[in-house]
This record gives sequence, C-alpha cells and structure tokens, in this order.
Amino acid sequence: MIEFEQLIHLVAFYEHQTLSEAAKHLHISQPVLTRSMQKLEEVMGVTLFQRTKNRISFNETGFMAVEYAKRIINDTTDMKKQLQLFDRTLHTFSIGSCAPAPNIHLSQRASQTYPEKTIQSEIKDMDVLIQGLKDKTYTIIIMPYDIDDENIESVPFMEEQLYFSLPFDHPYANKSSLSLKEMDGQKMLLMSNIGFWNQMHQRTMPHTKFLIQQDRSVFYDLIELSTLPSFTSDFMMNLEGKPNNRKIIPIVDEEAHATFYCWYLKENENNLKSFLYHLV
Amino acid sequence: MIEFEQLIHLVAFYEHQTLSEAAKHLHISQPVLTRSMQKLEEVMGVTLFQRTKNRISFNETGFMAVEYAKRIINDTTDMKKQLQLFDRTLHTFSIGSCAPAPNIHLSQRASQTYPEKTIQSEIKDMDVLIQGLKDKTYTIIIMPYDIDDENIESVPFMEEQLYFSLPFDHPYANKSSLSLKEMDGQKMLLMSNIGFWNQMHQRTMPHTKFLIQQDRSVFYDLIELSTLPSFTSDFMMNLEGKPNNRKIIPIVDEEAHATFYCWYLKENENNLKSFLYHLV
DNA sequence: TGTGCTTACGCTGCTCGTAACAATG
DNA sequence: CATTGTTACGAGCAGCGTAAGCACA
Repeated sequence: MIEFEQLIHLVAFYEHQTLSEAAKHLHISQPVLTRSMQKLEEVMGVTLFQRTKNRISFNETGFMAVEYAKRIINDTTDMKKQLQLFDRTLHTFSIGSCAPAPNIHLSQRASQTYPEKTIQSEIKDMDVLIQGLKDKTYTIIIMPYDIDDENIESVPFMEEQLYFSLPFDHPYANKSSLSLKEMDGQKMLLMSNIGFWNQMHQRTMPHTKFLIQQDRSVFYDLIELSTLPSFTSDFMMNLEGKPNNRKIIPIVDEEAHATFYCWYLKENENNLKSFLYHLV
Repeated sequence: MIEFEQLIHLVAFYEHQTLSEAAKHLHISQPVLTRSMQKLEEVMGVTLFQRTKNRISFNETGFMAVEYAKRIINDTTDMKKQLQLFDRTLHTFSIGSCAPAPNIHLSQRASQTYPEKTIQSEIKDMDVLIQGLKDKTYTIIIMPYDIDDENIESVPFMEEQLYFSLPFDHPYANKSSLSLKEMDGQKMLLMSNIGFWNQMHQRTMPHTKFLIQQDRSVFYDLIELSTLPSFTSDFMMNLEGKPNNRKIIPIVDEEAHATFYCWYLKENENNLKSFLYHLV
C-alpha cells in the first residue's frame, strides 16, 4: 500500500536536494527518509533514484514521480479544505441584506430559530446578493422588492418608513411632513453601510452634502451635539429610542418607504419552514 | 496525517453500504473500519456520517468526500501505472521495422550493444512506424527510404536483394536473371508478415496467387517438398543457407532491391551513439 | 435472536531514533 | 574530517483482531 507520507517525503527530498536536509525540515531522522524512499520504489515497482555510496539523486522516473506526487498532495489538501468549507456552510445561516434594519431583525430571528448554527450577515449591493443567493453563499437574502422566478421564492416580512430627524430650531421643525426635495441642498449626517438607501439618497437629493459616518456611536454623538439634520426610521427608533433633542418628521415620498422581502431558493423551502413560520 | 488507506475504506463503505459488508470485502475486521472512519472525520475536521446506535450512513459532506476520495485513488493508481510504463520504456530497446531481414539484423546488434535491456521488435506498416517513432513507442524504426526532417535522423545500414527460388525443373530455371513481370501469373509460396515487401508483391505481380504461410518451418518444408516458386534474398540465404533443391535467380527490377535506413529521433542521438557506431 | 456499530483489551509487529559503518571530496 | 547515505538494533506504541456490550428490528 502506497502511503501519503511517502509522497510528502519524496517532494521534500526533491525540494531540499539531500535526504539529510529534507529530514531536518520534516523534523524526522534521516534514516527514516532512506527507508521511506526505498519503500516507495518497492511499492511503485520502479527505480526512482540513482545511488552511489553516499549520494542519492533522482532519475527520470523519479522526477516524473515528483510531478505526480505534487498533484496528489494538492488534491488531498484541497479535499480537506473543500470539505471544511462545505461543512461550515451547512452549519452557518448566512443572511445577505440590502439594508440595515431588516438585517438586524432577521439576524435576531435566525439566532432564535437556529441556536446551534453560526449566524452570518452582511449588507451588500443587490446584484451581489442575487448572485450570492444563487451560488449558495447566502441562505436567504433581503430585498426591497418582490420576484417571480422558478427557483426563487420571496416573502414580505417587514416595512420601514424613513423620517427626517431635525433639531428643534430648524426652519422646518414645525412642519407635520416633508418631502425629500424640500430638504435637498443642505448638509446632512448619514451612516455608512446603509445599503440600497444610499443610492436612494444620492438619487433623490442630488444637491445635499452627506457627512458620512463609519462609527455608530460617533453618529449619535453628532446627532446630540450638532444641529445637522439626519434620517431615522420607525424601526431604528423602536430599537434605539427617539432622540430627545430632535423633531421627527415623516417623509411623504414613496421612496422613503420600503417593503422588505425575504428571498430564498425553493429547494431550501423545507429547511426554512419553521424559520419562515415564526417570521410572519 | 491523512492516510491513503482511509480513503479506500471510505469508498469501500460507500460501495457496500454497511461497514460490516465493506469489511468483508476488504478482508479486515469490522472494528477497523469503525476506527478508520472516525479517524478520517477527525483528520478532515468535519462530520462525514450520521450515526444511530447501530447504523451509520453518509451525510452530504460524506458523499462529497467520496467523490474526492475516488479521484485521489484514481490519480494514485494512475501514478503507479504511468511510472511503471515509463520505467519499462527506459529499459526497453524497441525496434519497429518495415521488413524481416533488417529487423533480425538490428535486433541482434541491439542485444549485443544493450545486454541489460529488453529488446522488443515488430514488423508494422510504415505509417504506424513513423507515428510510433514520434510518440516514442519505438526507439528506432527501419524504413526503406531516407528522410529529411528537423526531428528525425536517418542512417542507411544494409541492403537486401530479392531472388526467385525455383525448382530445377522450372521452365525458367536456366535463366541468369528474371523480371517480376516474367514470373507474374503463377502460384508462389510466400511468408506472411514480410512487411512492405508484401505491398510490393501485390503491386508488381497482380496476377500471381500467393500461398501465404504463417509458419516458417512449414514454409521451408514446402520449399523442399513442392515445386512452387518462392522468393528469397541475399540476407536470408546468408542466414539460413541456400536451399539445395532450388535454383536461385536474381530479380532485375529495381523494386526487388531495398536499402534500409535506421530512423531515430535526433534527441536520442547521444544515447544511440555507440549502437550506431557498431552498426555502420 | 440476528444484525450492525462501538468500545475494551491484549498482543503483534512496524517504525522510529540512536548508533555504527562506509564512502567521498 | 565533515558530510551523506545505508544498515543494525532495541524500544515503544499504533493498529490489528477478538470479545463484549448495546441498540434496533
């Protein structure tokens, strides 16, 4: 029976030129390598080396053997990697979302339904999400619209309404509602990584300068200490409370309202049944 | 360290459904398989099976592992086969010839020059020979003509002259020479497997019925006991003696004379140097 | 009760490292 | 005489098969 170890020894010998040197790098004694190479020749039924009394080197067949050995070793380490990768996807519930609010919501639900699984979630562009759903990077994705596809099922599960968050002394602070256009042209505070909302803001408020914040705590400090307008939503206020130095004014535009759909592959319907049941 | 044996066990388990059955076919005890599969999971770092108290079966990752294992096992047996094949070509001097005489001659020379090698020789059609030289099935080939090619060298090394061998009471027995055409239309004895001479006979003597003999001793018995004309050559007479109940008459046609060339790949020039030196 | 998987246990023999040896430059 | 490869030898332990145990049908 051929042994993997022999192939590793062979390649090590090839790379380090002498048995002694290879033995050092393999952290074994040198006689082990002598025997290993003898055994390999025996088991292959061919001569792999030219020997003189104190020198051993590859012959043509030996070089050929090294090539094969490298390939087999590669395949084997690859097998291990791929199995581990696949195993992890089996034990991971992976969510891809187009926006923060539904992402937070679904992640909570998922960790309740699958306490034994690792919950992984991220916000990405919608084309990336769809690709990721198809290639199974994501177990489910969250999208702001419906779909009719033979492989994909979609279920609406939450709504989100955006509001302007204005300091009390803002000229519009007493209005009962506002449009995106009315507010366009000022400076506004904005969180980064808000998914598809970002494109919406860029599109509907082209004259506004958005002061983008990476850090959530810095963002809230600025809300409290500055008079810069910002956005919030029913979901976020429910989660984090209403800022007490701010007037919250609903946005009338249709774009400021989103219905989020949970998309998943129909082939996964059975696995997701209980999760979806609790969701709606 | 992953063991090759574990992969074989894995595939055997897959093919025989239960560990017990697989163990029987592998000629090992069943606990060995239990441990082997446990170890494989451990070394891969993933779960490969679903277990109940007295039943073990593959999970998704397990099936995936089987696919990888099959491939690695294939590659490994392939490695062994290819190495052995290559090793044999290194220890074999392989001659492909278009005719028997030069084949006999060269085989003798080869076994003198390379007593440690296996000498292999065969007579084949010329297109097969050329292909075989290029793909290294043959170390050298024997052809009845020269070549000018960037990869192939050719050296003339022997001539062969054909004769008619006629019984003394044959009408032409007293002629000092004959043409192929003069003799066409009779029945003639002919050995099989005479390479390119065969095409020559068919072409130049289309009305002759050739009584083809597989067996050389039968052929010589018929020469002695029948009055059927046949061919011989200077080389064959030198080798096996001149038949004593026959008149040997030279054939005047150019086709009855051949100059044989030894073709070999230029890349082998060095290896063949001493062989070629003794040849010419 | 028979089948199938796992665990326990004792023994065999394989493989390791050390050491001695031989050759080479 | 330092380096390299092979062979000898003794020790330790890895892996084998047997046997016992447990679950299931």
